[in-house]
Amino acid sequence: MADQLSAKDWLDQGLKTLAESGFTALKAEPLAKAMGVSRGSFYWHFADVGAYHAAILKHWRDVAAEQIIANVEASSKDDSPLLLLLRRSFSSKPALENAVRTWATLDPVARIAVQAMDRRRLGYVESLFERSGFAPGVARSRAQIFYWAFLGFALSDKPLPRARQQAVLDELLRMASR
Amino acid sequence: MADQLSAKDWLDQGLKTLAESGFTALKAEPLAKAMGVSRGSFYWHFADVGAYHAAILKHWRDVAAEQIIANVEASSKDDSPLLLLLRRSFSSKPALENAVRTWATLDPVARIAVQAMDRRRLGYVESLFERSGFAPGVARSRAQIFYWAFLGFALSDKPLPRARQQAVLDELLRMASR
DNA sequence: CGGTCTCCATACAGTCCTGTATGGAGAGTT
DNA sequence: AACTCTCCATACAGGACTGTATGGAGACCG
Repeated sequence: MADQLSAKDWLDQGLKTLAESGFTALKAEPLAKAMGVSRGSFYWHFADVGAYHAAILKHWRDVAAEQIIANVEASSKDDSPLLLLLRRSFSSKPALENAVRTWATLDPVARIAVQAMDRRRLGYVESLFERSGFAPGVARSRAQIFYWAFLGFALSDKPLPRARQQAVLDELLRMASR
Repeated sequence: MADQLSAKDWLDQGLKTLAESGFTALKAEPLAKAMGVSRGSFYWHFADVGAYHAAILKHWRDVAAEQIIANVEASSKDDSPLLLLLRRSFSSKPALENAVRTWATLDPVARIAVQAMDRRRLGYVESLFERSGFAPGVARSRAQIFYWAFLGFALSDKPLPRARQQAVLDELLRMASR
């Protein structure tokens, strides 16, 4: 019974594969081989690969937005939530983010999921800038710039050396404080 | 004789296809169909698709770096080159940039080309910040932040409304001036 | 005008993937 | 114990693409 798979098992494996090998690896046959079963299992849990892709995006959409926000809000008693979010965002490993956004440039379904994610995050960052005392117009522009910078960071396939990453982060925090 | 194709014709079509449909469309058979010839032509000009991909990346690498820099340097008599570059960068249509970087997340050969491009551009932006009077360390960090922001802008599949794009650009220019 | 060189068409074998149809093994139910 | 339901294996047909082999049409050269 423990050797039986659920739809969630396929989704977990999907996110893992997505982060490691990109969306091009999200195919029934290679996934089945990686999980040690046949495609019979895949086509029992999902109607086709399209349905599987939609399910994966839904899963990502559910966790990747609220995860960050809830985490920041919860532990922002002793620090500015904006600075906290910046530190977290520019310290995370962006493999999954990278993979999903790459996917979105080629697949309309993924694109919709990413756009919804962008709206959610951008709105949150904007609210943080306003909370920090910036005027609404400035808050909006700065939120956009900082979110773009995060995307650039996340989508740069080559990570920076630790010292330089730290220097850039310091400069970012300085720019967010005035 | 005019109906005969050269390798450059295949490369031009490749860049066009890349910007429009992404790297997944960079295949011999669909390209041949789009050009109204058979794959016989393709395999005469290129050993295989790998060689074709390498040739396209080389082409992109040659034009997309020097194009911007030379352009900025040439027409920066009456304005700060840094501000000029910012205006140009955040006003361009990023379709090709987007496609190549998407490609690079999944293909090692494309990744190398993108990394070389990043070094070239980042070094140039850094030099512009230094020319503007920023201290070397600050120049480096700001160059990184601004380049990241450009990448975020370029890789956002949804363009901003004109008014908001202008507001963000103004804010960027302000942040680059002090 | 025959020969050669360039460029392309066609045909073939082979790979990897999809989706479906069908049947089988195992656990739970009555 | 028979029945059913869940989950998976296997087999089949088909599509899209690759790479190669071979031949043909047209330009160019002697």
